[in-house]
Amino acid sequence: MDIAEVAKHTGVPASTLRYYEKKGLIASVGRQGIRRRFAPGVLDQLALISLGQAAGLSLDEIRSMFLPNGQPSIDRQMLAAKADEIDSLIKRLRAMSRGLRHAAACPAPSHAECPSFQKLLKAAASGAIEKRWRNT
Amino acid sequence: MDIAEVAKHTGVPASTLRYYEKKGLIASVGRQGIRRRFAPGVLDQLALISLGQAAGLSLDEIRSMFLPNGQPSIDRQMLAAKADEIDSLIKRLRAMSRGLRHAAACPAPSHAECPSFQKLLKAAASGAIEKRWRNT
DNA sequence: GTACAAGTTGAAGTCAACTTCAAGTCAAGG
DNA sequence: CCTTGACTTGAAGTTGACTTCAACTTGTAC
Repeated sequence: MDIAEVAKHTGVPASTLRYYEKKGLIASVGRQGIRRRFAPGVLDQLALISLGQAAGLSLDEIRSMFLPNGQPSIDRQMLAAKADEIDSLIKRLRAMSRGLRHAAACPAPSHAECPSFQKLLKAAASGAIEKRWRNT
Repeated sequence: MDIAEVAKHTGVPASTLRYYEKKGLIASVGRQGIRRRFAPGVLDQLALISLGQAAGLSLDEIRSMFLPNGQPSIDRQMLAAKADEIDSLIKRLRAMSRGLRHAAACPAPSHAECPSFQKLLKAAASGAIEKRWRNT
């Protein structure tokens, strides 16, 4: 596939594909003349990258988790650790979703008294510290 | 509380707190001399902000969901819509977590044949388009 | 075989979210 | 009184993730 084809299939702009290649996140399989050719597997890699980004991972982190061919890295401990991080993020997001849904439905004038909204705040607070720790 | 106290309790640097205040995400309750004083409720607001960020929301989006006092916005439709977005993100993250966990445990030389890893890729791909749409 | 749409490059620009800096203010301790 | 250290400001700098640009090359259609 050429770069435009990949862009069309994935929605990822050509400029981004070149950028990812420079960064080492994806690899082209040679050139036809001067133009890059991509193997179809690159579509999966791009999906994986977008998923990783949605999970709050940086491009560098994503690169460290998946080899340039899209295979998961051999560092099983890191993979499991990232899975744990994502699981804890999921917990917090579920609290957020519930809290938002409640706020959207609840006609109470103030949510300060509302146990459901309090639960959201509690869940938010508990994760906030953990996140700051990760960044250190 | 003064700014240092808030920073200590939350892990959010003072510079960030000033930045958030300028942006209108949090509000101080007056000054003692030249120094900001914060109500304890700001801790909840900060937790909420961090949670929103983890869910991939921009600071502007977060500001639009919560009034400067921390109360959820009155736009119930938007709140529900954000909850929907978060739910769909959660689905993709659960696939990611499962996939990573599998990759960490599975001794197969290549995950190309592995149905479990395929499922991760499928989930990743399906969400990738949706995300690109949101950004448009 | 020539026109041109679509590719190529490196460098520079943009945007969000902060951080750092220089210069100044103030409250409290010695 | 005067130093010290935590706060203040606006402006400029940083980082990650891209995008845009200018100048150039190429494959394909006519």
